Amino acid sequence: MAAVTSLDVARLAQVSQSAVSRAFTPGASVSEVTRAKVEDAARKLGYRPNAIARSLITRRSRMIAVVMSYLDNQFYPVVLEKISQRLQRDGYHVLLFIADTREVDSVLSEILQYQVDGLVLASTALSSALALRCSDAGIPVVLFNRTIRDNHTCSSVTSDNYEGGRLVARHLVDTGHERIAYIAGMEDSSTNLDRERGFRDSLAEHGRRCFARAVGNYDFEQAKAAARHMFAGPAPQRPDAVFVANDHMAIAVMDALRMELGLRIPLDVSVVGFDNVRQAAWGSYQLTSVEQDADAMIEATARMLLDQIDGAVQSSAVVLPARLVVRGSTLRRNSLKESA
Amino acid sequence: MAAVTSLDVARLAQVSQSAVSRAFTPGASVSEVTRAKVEDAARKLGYRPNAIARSLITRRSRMIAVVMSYLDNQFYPVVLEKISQRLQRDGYHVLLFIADTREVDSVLSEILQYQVDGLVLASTALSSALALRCSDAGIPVVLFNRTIRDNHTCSSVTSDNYEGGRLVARHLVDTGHERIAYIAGMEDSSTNLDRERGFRDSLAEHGRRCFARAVGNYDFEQAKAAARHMFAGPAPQRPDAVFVANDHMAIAVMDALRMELGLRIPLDVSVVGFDNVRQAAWGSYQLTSVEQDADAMIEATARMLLDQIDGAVQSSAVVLPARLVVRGSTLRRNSLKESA
DNA sequence: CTGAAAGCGCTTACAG
DNA sequence: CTGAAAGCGCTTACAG
Repeated sequence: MAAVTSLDVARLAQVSQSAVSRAFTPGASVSEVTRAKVEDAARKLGYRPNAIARSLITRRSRMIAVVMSYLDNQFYPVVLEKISQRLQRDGYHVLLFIADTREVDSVLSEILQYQVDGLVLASTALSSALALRCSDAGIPVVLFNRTIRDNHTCSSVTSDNYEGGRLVARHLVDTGHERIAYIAGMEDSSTNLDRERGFRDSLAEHGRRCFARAVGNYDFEQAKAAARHMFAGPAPQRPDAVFVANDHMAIAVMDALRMELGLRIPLDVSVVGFDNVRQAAWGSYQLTSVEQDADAMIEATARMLLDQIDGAVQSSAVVLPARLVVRGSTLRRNSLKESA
Repeated sequence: MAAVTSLDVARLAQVSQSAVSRAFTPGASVSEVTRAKVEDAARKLGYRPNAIARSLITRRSRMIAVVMSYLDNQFYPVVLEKISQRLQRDGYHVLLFIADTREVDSVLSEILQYQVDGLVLASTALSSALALRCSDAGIPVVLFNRTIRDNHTCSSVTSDNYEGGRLVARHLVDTGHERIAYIAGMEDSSTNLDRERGFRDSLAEHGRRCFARAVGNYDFEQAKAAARHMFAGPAPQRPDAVFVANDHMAIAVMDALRMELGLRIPLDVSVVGFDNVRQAAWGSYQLTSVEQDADAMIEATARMLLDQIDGAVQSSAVVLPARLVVRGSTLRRNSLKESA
């Protein structure tokens, strides 16, 4: 309650207020005697430096704004947890913003007012204006799991989404699938564009085309609806494999296929997702998925952000390798035929 | 970059710095003419008040520390998302702390330094010292989904965990289960204690006892291990129903029972969880669960916290009703017998 | 190593 | 309604 200040400590320790400040500043020049007196007095009074006052004078808040749009997709909570721990390790703190597309302006304004030292934008959905305007205001920005077209000011960290899409196509072709479909995320998000392009390019190289396509907008219910529609027809008219743009939707698709349409996975249809979230490994799903290495992505994000805060001018785009994790949701249809 | 201040705006607008400040303070007395001049100049310069400086003088940071220990259990990310949005609505911001049991001291210190206006402690695992010491320092604290024994300073918001436990016992007895087991969360957490007590009390009232008990510590893998051990024996020696202290563990238990032990749910064994997280409704699980009304819990949390920040001295304990959501993971064994 | 002093960018009595 | 001034709690040249 009492709000103990450095002046209170100074008085008790019989030193100047500057001395108290120095005693709490790593690397400042204080004699051992002074330091001891200060620490003693501080302990007695329960003093802790006021980070707000410090921020005002140092122009460093040691706060990083992390902007996400929804934590439904399990990929994001895990990222949030890890990034928060990673930044805490370096003495930074996460100021969290959950932002809808509609609220970009007010969030932008709040971020700017709070003098954050950096910004991590981890939301596929959100307008790029937010990132660009923070960057213009001199705040280091890292785009996490997304990019912005024609951007030279914001750094970004992504997996190789294009290559991930290719891996999926190749896997499905190699395992003998004939009618390979795609369920998209948000159509103009960078993740969706890259994954879909890689997927289509690889299909084309194998002399194949995408058999059917629907849009799920990275939403659980929309993905179910897309699946219902896509698989409405009889066997020869429906896909025998579907690549869903992320695991969150892929699980919804699996539920719809099994529970509503009575299809067997992978016997009637193979399903592949993207992200390799924890649930993909759950017993009932065993979802084949492209793994994003969250730890590596977070480490790269933290490093770039901290470097830029410490004055590195260069912004850059880090692309980390993606790898396919094959599980029970995809079948080898060719070996099936052989044995038939 | 340029860090536009109120003084810059004042100069351009030809008014005093105080006038600029007033123009940005809702309810302050400024003439329309002055306000217009200020807004004009501010827009031209891209001025935004510095929240840090404001905090220093008003002694209100408008930041709320939210402390969680892991976001693995889907209940928590959803809570975090909603509480963040709820607080943003009132102009508050979430400073997020992910804390392990080990890091309590450093987290405490950081929270205190950042002059947060309030604290939400939403972690079953974390030591109560954190909450009590913040409370001692004059920071309003709300315990979310947990309580602290013999506590008169921190408010708390929980569901009626005791009644929830009772509902589960009654349901399992009513539906004709004979050997009803329990898999505990962290044994000394308030949620676990209350749920287990309610469960046991109700069993006792029906003249029954808990058939078997194991501990999962709210951990996915530990829950699996507990299930493996509990269900190792042949049919008459193993439970025909198990209440698992939360959904996160219950799903792990279902996976272990089905995939590793080859048991059918609910035919061989019924499973009940707690929280009613989204995954409980997923097609492959259809988990019967006790619903915690997250929206009501969050609303109560925000309201209590804001009231206390605004000077309400009273701390209080809100307990919200819990209700059982019956799904396919529990069977009516009695009707089964009748029809047999 | 140490202290006095200026100043970070605001809000808010105070006097007019 | 308006401006000059004090002050929130720190850090950091500056001089000794």
